[in-house]
Amino acid sequence: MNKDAKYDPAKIEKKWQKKWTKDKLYQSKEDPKKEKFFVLDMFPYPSGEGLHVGHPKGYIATDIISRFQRMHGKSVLHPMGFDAFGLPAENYAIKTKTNPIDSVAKNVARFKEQLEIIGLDYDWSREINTTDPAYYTWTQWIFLQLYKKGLAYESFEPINWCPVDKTGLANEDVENGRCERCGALVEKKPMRQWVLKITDYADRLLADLDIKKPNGETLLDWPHSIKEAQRNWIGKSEGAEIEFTLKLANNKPRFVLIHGYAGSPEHGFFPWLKKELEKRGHEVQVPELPHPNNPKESEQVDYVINNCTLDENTVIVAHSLGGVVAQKVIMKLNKKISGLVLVGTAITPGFSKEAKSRPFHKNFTWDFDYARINKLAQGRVAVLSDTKEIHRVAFLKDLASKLSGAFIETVAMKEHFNGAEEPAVLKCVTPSVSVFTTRPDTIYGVTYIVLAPEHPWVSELLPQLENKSEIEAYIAQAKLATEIERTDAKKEKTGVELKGIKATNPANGEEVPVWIADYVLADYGTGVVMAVPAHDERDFAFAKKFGLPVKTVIEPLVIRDQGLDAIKKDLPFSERRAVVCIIKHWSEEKYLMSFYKKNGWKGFIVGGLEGDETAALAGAREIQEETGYSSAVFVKDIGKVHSQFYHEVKKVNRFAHFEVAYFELKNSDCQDTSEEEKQLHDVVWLSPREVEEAINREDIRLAWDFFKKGPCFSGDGFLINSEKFTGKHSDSIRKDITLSVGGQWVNKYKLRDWVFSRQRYWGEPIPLIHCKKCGVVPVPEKDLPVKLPKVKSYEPTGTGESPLADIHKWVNVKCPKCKSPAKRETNTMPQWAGSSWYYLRYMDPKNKNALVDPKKEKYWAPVDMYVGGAEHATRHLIYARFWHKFLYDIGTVSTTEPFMKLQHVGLIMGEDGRKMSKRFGNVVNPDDIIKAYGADTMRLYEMFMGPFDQQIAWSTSSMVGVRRFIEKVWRLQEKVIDLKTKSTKLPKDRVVSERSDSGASYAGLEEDSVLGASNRILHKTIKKVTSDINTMSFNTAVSTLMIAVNELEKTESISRAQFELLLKLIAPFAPHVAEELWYSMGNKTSVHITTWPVYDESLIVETEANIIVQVNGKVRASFKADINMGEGELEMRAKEIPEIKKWIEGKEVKKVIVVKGKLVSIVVV
RNA sequence: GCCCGGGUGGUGAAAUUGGUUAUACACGCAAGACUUAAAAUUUUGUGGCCGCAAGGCCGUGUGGGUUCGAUUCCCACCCCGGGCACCA
Repeated sequence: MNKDAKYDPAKIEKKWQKKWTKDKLYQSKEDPKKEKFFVLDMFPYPSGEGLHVGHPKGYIATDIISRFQRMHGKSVLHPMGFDAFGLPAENYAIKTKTNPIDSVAKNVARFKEQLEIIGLDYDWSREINTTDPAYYTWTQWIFLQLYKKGLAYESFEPINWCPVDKTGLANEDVENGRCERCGALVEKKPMRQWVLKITDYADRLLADLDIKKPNGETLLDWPHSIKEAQRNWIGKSEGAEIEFTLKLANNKPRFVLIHGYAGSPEHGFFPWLKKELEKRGHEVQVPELPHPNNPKESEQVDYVINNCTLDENTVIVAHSLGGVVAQKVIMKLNKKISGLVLVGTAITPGFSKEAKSRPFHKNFTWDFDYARINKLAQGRVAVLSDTKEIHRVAFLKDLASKLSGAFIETVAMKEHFNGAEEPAVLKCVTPSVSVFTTRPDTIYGVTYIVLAPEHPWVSELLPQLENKSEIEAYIAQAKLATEIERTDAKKEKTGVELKGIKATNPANGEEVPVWIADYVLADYGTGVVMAVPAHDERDFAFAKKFGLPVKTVIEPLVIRDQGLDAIKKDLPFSERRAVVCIIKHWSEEKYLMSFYKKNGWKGFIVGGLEGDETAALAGAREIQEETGYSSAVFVKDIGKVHSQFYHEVKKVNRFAHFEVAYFELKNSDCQDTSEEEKQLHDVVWLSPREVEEAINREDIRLAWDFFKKGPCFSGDGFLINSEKFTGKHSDSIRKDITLSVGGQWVNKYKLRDWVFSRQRYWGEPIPLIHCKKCGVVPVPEKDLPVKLPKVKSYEPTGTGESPLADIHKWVNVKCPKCKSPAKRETNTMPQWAGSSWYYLRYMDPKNKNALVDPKKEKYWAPVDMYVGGAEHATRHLIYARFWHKFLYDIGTVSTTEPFMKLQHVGLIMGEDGRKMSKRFGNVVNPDDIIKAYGADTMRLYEMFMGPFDQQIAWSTSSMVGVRRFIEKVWRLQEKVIDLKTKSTKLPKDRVVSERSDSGASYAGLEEDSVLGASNRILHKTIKKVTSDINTMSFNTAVSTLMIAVNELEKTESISRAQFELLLKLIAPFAPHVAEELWYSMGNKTSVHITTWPVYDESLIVETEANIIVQVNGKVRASFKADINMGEGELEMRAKEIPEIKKWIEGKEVKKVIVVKGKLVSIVVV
């Protein structure tokens, strides 16, 4: 090479790119002798616009890492591919009137061109494309596996529908009620769709974010913010599910309980059930049937008819043989009753060989007019069956279907419902709703319950409610509202009471009204909320609007554990009652505050309560004493706040029980206060706004909030009005209180199942077939892929049907099972399908028999480093983890998580600070930059701009800095001398083995006094650059290289070894210029397959330190000393310095702090 | 509202287990050299204020605090970016 030539990137970059490709320098191989490293970019969607300068930033980073790891002797996998299915490609195709198949191919070619000139070391032999049938056959295969495991299901629930893109959307595709892609308002539209049960994995997706490796490190080295975003998205809440029974106010049913063979009203669950029903206000009759041990049909039936009130309000609950009696009663009576519940009804003789022969088998007749029974019981028939009674279950199921009644299978407390308590029976006759709450500790404060308007109970109960039309109107209105209207927290609450029904609070038996309101979401929790207005802001707002009662059951406890007044752990508490006085001005809207001088507290007048003095009394006294105002009149109690803090002035841990009281001054009468009081605090009049700004204690702020905003407090504290839980701390008894009301402790998630259907053309067909006879039939795996037909017209229909539905030739097929005519599923998969597993395919991109060969998967998995945009936090990265975990469960992959280390790329903004976009005209094209400055300059600049994960504006003018750096490196070759000849003329050919650098240690630098200083710089540079690449601090890595080059530039000459070492360090960042200079040094093989240099610790250890000397915290002098000099000697040396003597002479040295190798700090008085 | 990040020169930014005088590296700017001139290159300077200078004072969003010493720790607040949001 001609070292006099000017640096011309255009000349050298193409040349080396060609040679690298020709030499297959970057092809990955499974080499069992080598450690592997899989570094992955989020593959692009090849848009028609091509790359802008921001896109390659992440690719350059992975390229650096990839080259760095290769130089560490690892077998590196650094692949690239294209994610080309989905709406953008389809819309682009529609716009340009081409078929997406063609436009995607064109765009991919253009993208590849643009990527190639950057000099990235991708192994293009592993390129994949999600729209390639050879690829999506495996996407379809995964779907089939999900389907077979019951994780893909057909749903008819209303979903998010984008009217512009004309397709259904997943929850994740909706942002603030708008389509994430086009910004259109999303509508709810009922339609048929395929949904993936990602919620089954919610717990693992959440928990595995924090799993630890055996060495204690977190397995997933991910940005904090992404983990947090995923946690938010999964949204786990722990809480209680508690039953509230419902009771119709009118038409309260009367119960007739009929016992069975050998039974009596005193047997089994009868006494208990009677008591429970009576507790709920029902009239209960339990006839004692004649001859229970030898029952006769007519005798028993007549007995019931003659002794019980049987009318339209009667519900009959019958056990065992009683069930038969009951049915006969109804048939004979031929009159409407209110309902029939059959509990473990007796079996027809001969139904089962196992059934023992009983007298009643002969004495009873076994013919029933089921249709008539159903009609007379007004369709309200339920059959309860105990799972343990194997032979009866099938019979009862059959009975239930003959009666067109509900079949309820349950595990009885004792076989055949012989337990003393059988809750399943009670549950069956008393309608109830289950609420979900994270705050069961507030259950004694429930004053109403709220159902979501869509809750199934609402329509069930509707016929029996008084204000039917009002309710129907409200439901209709709720349905019409868009997602955005319904979920706006700020809008005023709306709702309607369900008149004629009450719910019973299981904690205290209180009856509370039942409402429907759209602030309760049908698809979270149970769709029912127990409202506690005193301790939930939403409930409070609702209660205030509709005049519902507010019942306080928790008094706040504030524990000060940080700051100056944090409680001191070793001190005991002194407990005290006190009054907090909120005092209003006699004529203005101002309140009296007290600013305490000693500890800086800003609050209200506070005074202790003596004995059982009331707050009103003590308050009036304190106001007089502390402020002098004499006309204070007590108006009302505001509430209580308990508080624990350290009282700086009194030096005790205080446990204060504050009673907040409101006073008004009648006039301005005011006497002077004592000197002592004046010393203690200033009193000031402030407007409400100023009060809010001034308050600097949480307990006082709560007192003010109670006064100003009302008695709503949603934190923790002490329970009151809560029966046996009164006095307990709310935090400690959540589970106890749950169990005491028969509730269960459960987890709920915000995550919803993944709506997986798109009503568009350009996606993977869902490989299912609908057959009239067989239902949904999966396409046999051997028939995969189900190819997307190439057609002329593929515009969306907007009807909720995919355009594929019109392609009859494609749609109409034979059922794989029964061969009768059937139709293909016409929905396609969402854009996120192909990207949910693509990283696996890179390991084995051409495999026709498997998604990935297990051996190859074992070698390459998991991805060691994954680099991409943060916008994928809650979509791609959740979906991919979900699929990966599923593939792990079915044995396709060997790891539970796909991506070990994840790194964000910070966006590159336009020069104007806005997002780069055609719209703003601020797009910078990498091709232009490379043409003008060279790829190496662009690479270095993008890395040097700032922290990698930070969003920074592009600045073409700033690029000259890194270009100058490259030119400095280029010119450095002139300083390279041959040590033996001391000549700058280097031999043209070198024998490679002469400077073999295999093996880890690099001792290759010559000992030479002239060159010694440079050795030191270079070794320091190795250390810093190595650690910076490992932490992805590319900006400081580049600046370290700049510092090194600046230093080397100052020296007379450098050795070849030194220069080559520098080139190796530069190689990952600027691969072309490094390679050019490397070869010009006479090397015959690429710098990119050499060994990364190792630094020599002994060369960079500092032996001498600059010790600074401070006097009273100010730096006054410094001196050089051996790094290991002892503390005593350092102090002596410091004190001998004349400048220091000047400062300490004649003064008492109070303290001397010596930090070895760093400083001496002298404190004088 | 809740939860995460983050506020340092004219600009992009360095340095935080509290410890060598904050602002490395680079851009920009100013002055000088080279040049007929320009570009390129190169040298020097570049936080603010006061000063001829020596030097002094102030400075890491604001206000307090802890400490011999705080950009780093604590408290309160302001601003910017991101996530979630009527999720019970």
